[in-house]
Amino acid sequence: MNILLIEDDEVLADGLTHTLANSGYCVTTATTGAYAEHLLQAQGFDLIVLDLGLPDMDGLQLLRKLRSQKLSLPIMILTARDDMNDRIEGISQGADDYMIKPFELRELEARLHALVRRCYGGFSNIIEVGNLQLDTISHQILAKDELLTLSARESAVLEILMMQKGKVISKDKIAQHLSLHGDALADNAIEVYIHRIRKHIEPYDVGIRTFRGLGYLLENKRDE
Amino acid sequence: MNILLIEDDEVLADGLTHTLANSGYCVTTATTGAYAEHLLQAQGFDLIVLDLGLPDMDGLQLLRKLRSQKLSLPIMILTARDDMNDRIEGISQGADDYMIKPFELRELEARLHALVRRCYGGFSNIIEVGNLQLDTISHQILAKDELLTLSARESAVLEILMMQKGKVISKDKIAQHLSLHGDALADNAIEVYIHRIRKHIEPYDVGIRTFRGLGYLLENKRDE
DNA sequence: GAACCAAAGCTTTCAATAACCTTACAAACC
DNA sequence: GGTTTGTAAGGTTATTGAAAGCTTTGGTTC
Repeated sequence: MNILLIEDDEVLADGLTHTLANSGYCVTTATTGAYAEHLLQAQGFDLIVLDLGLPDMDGLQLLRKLRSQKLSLPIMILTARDDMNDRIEGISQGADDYMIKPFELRELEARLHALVRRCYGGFSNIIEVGNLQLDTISHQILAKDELLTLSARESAVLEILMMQKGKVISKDKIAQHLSLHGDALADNAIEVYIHRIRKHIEPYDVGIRTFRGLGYLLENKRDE
Repeated sequence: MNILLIEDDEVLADGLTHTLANSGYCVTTATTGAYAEHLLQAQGFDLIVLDLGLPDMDGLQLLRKLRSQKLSLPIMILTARDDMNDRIEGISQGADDYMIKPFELRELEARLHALVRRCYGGFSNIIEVGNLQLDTISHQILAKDELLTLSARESAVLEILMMQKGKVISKDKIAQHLSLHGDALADNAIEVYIHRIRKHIEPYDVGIRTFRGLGYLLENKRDE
């Protein structure tokens, strides 16, 4: 995770860099707004920590500029001004969180973690198999970022194959997952589902391999 | 936008309810953790405001419980304890923001707006789907910069589709969002709403796709 | 190792049906 | 009086699951 730290106070910048590096972040520091913009163009960051008290440019102004460029990175604001108006203004202009100086490094760290989680799908648990992505919360399946149009049954079967990624799933397991105990299906029903799913996912370099007498395995056909 | 307010102080609860109602939120208050859990099961909320000083259950304990149930609603914590450890613990356990009492209602409002924005609309107050724009604060919907004249019900349904942009929303979810639990609707009521909304948004290159057995998805029909 | 067979799986077709759409209308609301 | 809201009824369509025939696989026999 790459963080761009926009901070002119060297002491604070050093302290932050160390703390965040210890948490596994990669920190790049810009001491001026102009340099920050330059870095942003050249490099791919995942998160910005912005101190509002910059020498060359007002921090809020920079924030506004970043947002107007449709830069949708999460931004953590640092400010010394404990002024309510500024705080509200900062948030409503697109900052995602802010901290009032002085703050404890531990707390900044905790908040940055929270920010990352919020903005990068901490909640939505995504399982990938090749080009397919299963969102385990919304139960949607994307193929190359396009929503796969599967029927309810097809989705349910593909879901269990993705959730148990890398494992061979028996027809019984699949039937169980569909909550079919009482009313049994025809003995080839699962085969039919698999057939239909195969047709759908064929274009995406993902396949379902058959293990005779055992079950099915979802696999990435690219590179392997 | 339905907010569940978990707060035992009646005075504070009343004040909050009024303020937030004025901003267009629909607030339901629970004075105990147990009652809050009950409400959460029955109803569809979009946001939780949780006071940590509850009588029957420790707030953090409730928070932990909610999160362990994979409840991925945004949560705003209110706390009187200005204790750094508590604060860090709160955030790292899945709260999305918090405020220290006493706070100004104005600021809570601003932060709630920010929270809604973060969790439902990327980084802006405006959620866009094709030519449609939902203003999450005023709850108005614009189509090609013209105000769409929808009825209350129609707005509410389109709103949830826009807030959960890109996701398939089940009829149950929609019914929940309309706060319909006790008095059930006819089984095709949601279908009728969708039908009416479709007529309204048809001219704007935005459509509602049906996923049989799963729900509805709002999508941009242009260029994709 | 070729020939054969049975079991397991694949594919296609088709009818029943559940899910959804549409329209019309009446009650409730402003 | 017009708009909104919810119900009811009939039409439409996609999904589902069964059935039937075909193909592949793995083992057995010669």
